[in-house]
Amino acid sequence: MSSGNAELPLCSSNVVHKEIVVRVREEMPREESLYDLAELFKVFGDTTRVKILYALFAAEMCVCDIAVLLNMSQSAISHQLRVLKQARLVKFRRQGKVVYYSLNDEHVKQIFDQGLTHINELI
Amino acid sequence: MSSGNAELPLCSSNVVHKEIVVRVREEMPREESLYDLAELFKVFGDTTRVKILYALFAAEMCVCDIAVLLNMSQSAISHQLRVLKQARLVKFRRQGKVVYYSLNDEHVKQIFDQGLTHINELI
DNA sequence: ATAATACATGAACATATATTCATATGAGCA
DNA sequence: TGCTCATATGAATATATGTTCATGTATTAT
Repeated sequence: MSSGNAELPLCSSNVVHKEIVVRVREEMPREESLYDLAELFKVFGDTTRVKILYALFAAEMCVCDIAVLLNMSQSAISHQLRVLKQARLVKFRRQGKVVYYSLNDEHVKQIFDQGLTHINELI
Repeated sequence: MSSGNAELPLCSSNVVHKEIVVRVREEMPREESLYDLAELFKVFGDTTRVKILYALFAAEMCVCDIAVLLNMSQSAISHQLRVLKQARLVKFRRQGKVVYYSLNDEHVKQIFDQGLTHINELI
C-alpha cells in the first residue's frame, strides 16, 4: 500500500493545492485535541464566566460574594460555576453552609492575559 | 465624596465578605475588556474555526483547500472565514478567482498552544 | 425534630449560532 | 457578450446555551 493521500473528497472546484493540503493534514494536531481545545475556549467564551474567573484571580470567593460582585442571581452564578467545575478550571471547599471557590489552574491567567494583549493591539 | 462601595445589591443571604468584594471589584479589568475577551474566546470556541486556524498556522490556503482539508462544504468554510475575518484573526489576498487566507495575528498560536498545554495536563 | 440558610439543580424559555441550500458577485476566458 | 469557476452571502433550520423560576439538598442553630 502506498501513500495515505488518495482520499481527497474534492471541492466542486479543481483548485486544490494537493501538496499543501496533504502537508497541512500531516501537521495538524489530532482531531480529538482540536475538539477539546474548542471546548476549552467555549468555556471562556462567555462574559459571566470570564468575570468569575477574573474575580477568582484576585481572591477565593463564596457563591454569594460572586453573585453580589457581578450583580447576578445566585442561581445563574451557580450554574456557571458548574460549567467551570466540569472544565476543571475551579476547585471548591465547603466550610459550613458556605462554599468557597478558587482557581484550579495556572494557565488560565496566562491565556487570558495573552487574549487581552491581542485585544489591546487591535486598537 | 467618600468611597464607591455603597452599592452592594445584597444576595438573598447575608454571607457577603464585603472587603473581599470591594477589593476584587477594584482589581477587575474594565467591563468592556472582559466583554471583548469573551468575544475573542467565543471565536475560538468552535471546532471548525480552530481547525481552520491550525491549518493556517501551517500554510496559506485558499477556501477550496480548506474545505477539502476539513471535508466540509465551501459555504460552511466561507461563513467561518467571515467570522475569523471580522475578528481580524485572518487576512486574505485575491489572485484571480482564488482567494488565499493566512493568519493575521501572532498571539493566536501562543494562546492555542497554552490551551493545548492545559488540556494535556488534565490527563 | 424543625426551621433557616447557602448552594445546587431540573425544566422551561429565549436567544445565539453553525450548517445547508439557493443564489449573488466577481474574475478570467471563449 | 456570454460562460465558467471560486467565493460570498442571505434565509431557513436545527441545535446549543444562558438565565429564570421553582424546588431539592446539605449544614447549622434553636
